[in-house]
Amino acid sequence: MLGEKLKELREAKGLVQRQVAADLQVDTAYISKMEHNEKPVSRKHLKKLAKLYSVTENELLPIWLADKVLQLVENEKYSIQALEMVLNNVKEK
Amino acid sequence: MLGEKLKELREAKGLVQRQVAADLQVDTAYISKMEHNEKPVSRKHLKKLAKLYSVTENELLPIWLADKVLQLVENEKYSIQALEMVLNNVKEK
DNA sequence: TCTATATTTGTCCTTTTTAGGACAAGACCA
DNA sequence: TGGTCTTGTCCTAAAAAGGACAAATATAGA
Repeated sequence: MLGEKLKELREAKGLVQRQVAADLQVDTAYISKMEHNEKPVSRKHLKKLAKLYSVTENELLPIWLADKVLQLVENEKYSIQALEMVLNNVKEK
Repeated sequence: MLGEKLKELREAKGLVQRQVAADLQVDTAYISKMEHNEKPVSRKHLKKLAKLYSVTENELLPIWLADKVLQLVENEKYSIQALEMVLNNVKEK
């Protein structure tokens, strides 16, 4: 989810991975992996990416979090029940 | 969530932590911490506990997973949005 | 009250897992 | 070709799991 979004944003900005990599001070392979959900995106990097792509961090954060949750529950038999329980729990608070 | 449930089940069975600890081959402090959500419950342990308490693992698994999700999203600003995204994602599949 | 048993809490340690990232090499265009 | 992107492997460092132990607290019964 997040990876695809990051790729879209980068392309919308007309940037090439090398430029993003330079900004984050990592190599291009790392960016590629982020965009393919093969490496987790740290909050630090997320913030930089938001700035670079001219979106607010708040636009990215829900997707970022959803990604983490998804990874946790995928392949789990009771994911739906679990998610609904958590949703209730979180909503009532 | 899970901790409370485990405690209830244990008491319903009239067991004392020492007995459960013996069954899982850990010490009582460990059981106590599980019941207070201070230590994660491994799947291996969960299975043993289900058997010991005469419930099906399926009764425990959703709670077990919900606990993990909850821990991931609590204190997160966009937990609700994220959970809803994941729920949609998982449901459609 | 005294005491034994049950539980909780804090600290510590070791092992396993995950994050974060580099590098090299291959693939894909154009 | 040259630039872009992808993929695989490797490494180190940080974090989490799993668990022991000791000490402190509750708690129920004699």
